[in-house]
Amino acid sequence: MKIGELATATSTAVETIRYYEREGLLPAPVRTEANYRVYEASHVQRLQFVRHCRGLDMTLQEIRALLAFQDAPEDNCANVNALLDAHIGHVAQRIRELRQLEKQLKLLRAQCHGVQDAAHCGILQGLSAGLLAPGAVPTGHVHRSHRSRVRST
Amino acid sequence: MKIGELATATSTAVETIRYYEREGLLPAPVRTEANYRVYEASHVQRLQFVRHCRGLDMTLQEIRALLAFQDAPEDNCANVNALLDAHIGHVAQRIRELRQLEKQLKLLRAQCHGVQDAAHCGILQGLSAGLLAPGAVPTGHVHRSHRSRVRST
DNA sequence: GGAAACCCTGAAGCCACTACGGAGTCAAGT
DNA sequence: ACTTGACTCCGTAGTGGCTTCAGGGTTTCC
Repeated sequence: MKIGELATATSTAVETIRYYEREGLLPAPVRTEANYRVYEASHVQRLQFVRHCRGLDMTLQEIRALLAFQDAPEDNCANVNALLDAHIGHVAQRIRELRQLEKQLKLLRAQCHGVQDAAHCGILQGLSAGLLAPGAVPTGHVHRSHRSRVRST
Repeated sequence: MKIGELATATSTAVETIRYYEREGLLPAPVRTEANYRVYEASHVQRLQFVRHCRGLDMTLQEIRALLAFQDAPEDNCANVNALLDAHIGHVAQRIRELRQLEKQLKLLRAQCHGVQDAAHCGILQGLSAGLLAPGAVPTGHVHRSHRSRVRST
């Protein structure tokens, strides 16, 4: 199958597939005479694995590690457990941070009573004064609250 | 005050201050003969405002908008409310996503019963098979679960 | 045979910084 | 007066996980 078919089969953008190949997450496939990539069933499997991991918010680093474990089947899977546990910890940590954040934001939002001119807006004043519990700034390794637009693919 | 003093006064890295200036979040200060930046109290205020907003995980875009509202005090503050509400929405959305994610990860983690070889590891099998509820992939604009290291400043 | 749809590569852009290199400036100590 | 070390300047490049673009070649369908 060609790259476009793999893309639709796995709901992945074509450029992302090429990117994964460059990054060593997906083995380079054979090529046609015209230099087109030709993929096998194994590629579909591998890419789906990667996409599932990304869906679970793992970094490409973490995924690379998991793939290495997968490719060394004589290893025991304690490593896999450890990696997953660490990842779960990161996610839990980020949830705690965001909850705290949400609380702060709602507190701030409550500072605005009705519509008035911005000069007296309680929100802007709150932001100037620092209406923030110390330590509200995230310290873990989990990303922030904004994402760039997502491709419909 | 010089840039280093402003940096310690606001717990901000010097490079970040210069970056904010380039990005138009902080007005360019006057310079000494030796071309050193010299800041006033107003700069401290402004920078603190920006840092508080960043602490609430707003993008520089959003902060720019808030600053514009602040600089146009005759405007009513409905805009500010709207911006903040949208931001709260994003954070809440991301929390929902991460909770879902956490559930999936724990489900996956439970697939591994004791230590065996990786070839039969339930976790790797789960990732290959796609042990994922559809829609677990985040769709909002809130960032993922991993962050790069944070400067102690 | 010609247009549309696909494929290729390499480079640049996104965000919010962080790090680096190379040079100039300043204050304190000897 | 001179040296040391801390500070400052600027511009550029790197981070992650892609996305977009420019500028081509190929295949497929009518």
